[in-house]
Amino acid sequence: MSDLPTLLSGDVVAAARGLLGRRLRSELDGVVCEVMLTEVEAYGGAEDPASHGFAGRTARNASMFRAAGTLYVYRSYGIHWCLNAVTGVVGEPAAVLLRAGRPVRGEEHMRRRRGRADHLCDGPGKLAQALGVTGAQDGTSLLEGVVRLVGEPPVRRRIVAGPRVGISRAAERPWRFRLVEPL
DNA sequence: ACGAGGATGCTCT
DNA sequence: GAGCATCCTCGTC
Repeated sequence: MSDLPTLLSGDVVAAARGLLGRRLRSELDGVVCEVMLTEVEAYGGAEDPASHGFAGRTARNASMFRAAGTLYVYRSYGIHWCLNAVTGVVGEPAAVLLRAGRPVRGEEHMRRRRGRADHLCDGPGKLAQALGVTGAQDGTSLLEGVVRLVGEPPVRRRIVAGPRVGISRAAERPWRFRLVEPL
């Protein structure tokens, strides 16, 4: 029995911090890949001007309004895909952007998908590409879908907070969180 | 290590 | 038509 439903159903900032150190696994094209999440950002709903959900429901952000644990995938700058874990209650858009991870399984497939040997998933677009995720997986479940969170909560973590990256509105909020190593 | 500039296409005003 | 929740390459230091 996982604690993820409880974690993701709550406050988006708490959910973001709680996702650090967890593992994200994709099973696509007959290949299993897995990363440990090392960097995330919280995006609120109607009260967060930087959030895709701020201006209300649209075709793009419909997944944000669904149940906690839904995977929200959107296209960034016309080129890249970005992954989010939807949080909170149904009808209130909030999500955690999954910005970066560290390969723990299937690294050779990540290299093939990325077309290079380094910088496999140290950015949101790179993470999606390394895991083989596209808009085809938008709206699927992170609890039981082909792209899912797995494993137990990490035991010890050291987290630093900072401003979110690449936004112009509400840029002062320290809602970007990353894992500091060692532990 | 770091910064500038271009690519690229969808979303919403 | 403006604005992106980005990445890559190539230039400097």
